[in-house]
Amino acid sequence: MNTNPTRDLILDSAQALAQTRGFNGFSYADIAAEIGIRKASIHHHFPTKHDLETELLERYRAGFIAELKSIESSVSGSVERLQRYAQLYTNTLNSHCICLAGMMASDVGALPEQLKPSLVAFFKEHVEWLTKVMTAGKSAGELNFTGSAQAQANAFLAALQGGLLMANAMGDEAVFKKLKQTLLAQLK
Amino acid sequence: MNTNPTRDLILDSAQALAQTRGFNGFSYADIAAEIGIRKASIHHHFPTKHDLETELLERYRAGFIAELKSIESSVSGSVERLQRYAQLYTNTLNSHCICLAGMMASDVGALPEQLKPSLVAFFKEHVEWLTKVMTAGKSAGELNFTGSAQAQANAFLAALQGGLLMANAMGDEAVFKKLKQTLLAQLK
DNA sequence: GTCTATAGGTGGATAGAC
DNA sequence: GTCTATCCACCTATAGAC
Repeated sequence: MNTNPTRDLILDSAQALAQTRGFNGFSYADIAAEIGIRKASIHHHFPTKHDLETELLERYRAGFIAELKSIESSVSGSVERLQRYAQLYTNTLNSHCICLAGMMASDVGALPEQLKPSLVAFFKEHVEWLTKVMTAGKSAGELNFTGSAQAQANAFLAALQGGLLMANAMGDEAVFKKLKQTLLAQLK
Repeated sequence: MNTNPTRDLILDSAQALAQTRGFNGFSYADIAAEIGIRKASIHHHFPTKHDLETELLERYRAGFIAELKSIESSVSGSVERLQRYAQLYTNTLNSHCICLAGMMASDVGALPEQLKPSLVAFFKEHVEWLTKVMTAGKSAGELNFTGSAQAQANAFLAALQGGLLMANAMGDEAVFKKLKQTLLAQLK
């Protein structure tokens, strides 16, 4: 794993910019100004912007998978796991931005082809994980829903992604908080 | 109402580009190439890009409001009204793009300040309309849910927006179709 | 690994002829 | 109302000194 400090600073800055201004809303100049180096130095770490964007999504995906594992090892109840999952999005909202994958999904028509498989994989991984939680929760009698676990997982993820979008645009965190409660209440 | 033909061509082209590539993913050059005029001619109709973007959202909002009225006058059942509402998003998905308001919401950090009130208004108008449908549907015994009608309206809209995002990114219309079924089934 | 300098292209926008 | 021509700022990217 590459742990170069400057490289990480670049990725951190780029991620924050991408999540707030959009896939085409930031430049090497923005990153350079934010972390106090020159544009050319960024090109040393990421020759092209596509390289940077690809790494950005890969890192984001990997980070989320680590979070999912962390949830699994720290809480065992299905309701608690869903709450913890939703909490990850609240953290994003608190930074006044949306999910990086949601952002890239919104600009999919401008995305380099090489990036699309990772984006699709991101959503599939999350639906898969949520499906497992839904299935286990129903078996244990902790969750109650009709239809397939996968359909519930899809609906849950879609609502969180869309809710993040709306709450962030409206500058209203309460909207998202209430949404989380509504979604969980529907599963009881 | 301004019905200049060239002006409308510009708006149509700009909207399609904005909905597929993102708020910062298209230029006057793209529009000019698509409709066969020069960049300078576009500036005659929309002096600045902010003017164009503002008009784009206003037109989109007005168009949606007209659709909502059309739904009200053509079907009276709450379930049918929600189905027709969801169908509007399916039409968007069929054009391989997401909701213009969802797109602008995703790039809210790059949005000109003057545009934000219209964006917030868009979501509020939709939640308000959906809340009316939810309320009426519950009173009539057509819909069944716990919690407030407004919370249900918010969750319904959020799921459609997020579902559109995911289905479009994954290039999988079936995901969205199933989502619509799941959402409606939850309300019965 | 970071810098200066610069290339080559495109962004939005304007002036003025027709 | 559309055009040609042009401006300047900014974009990604590269070459080469330190």
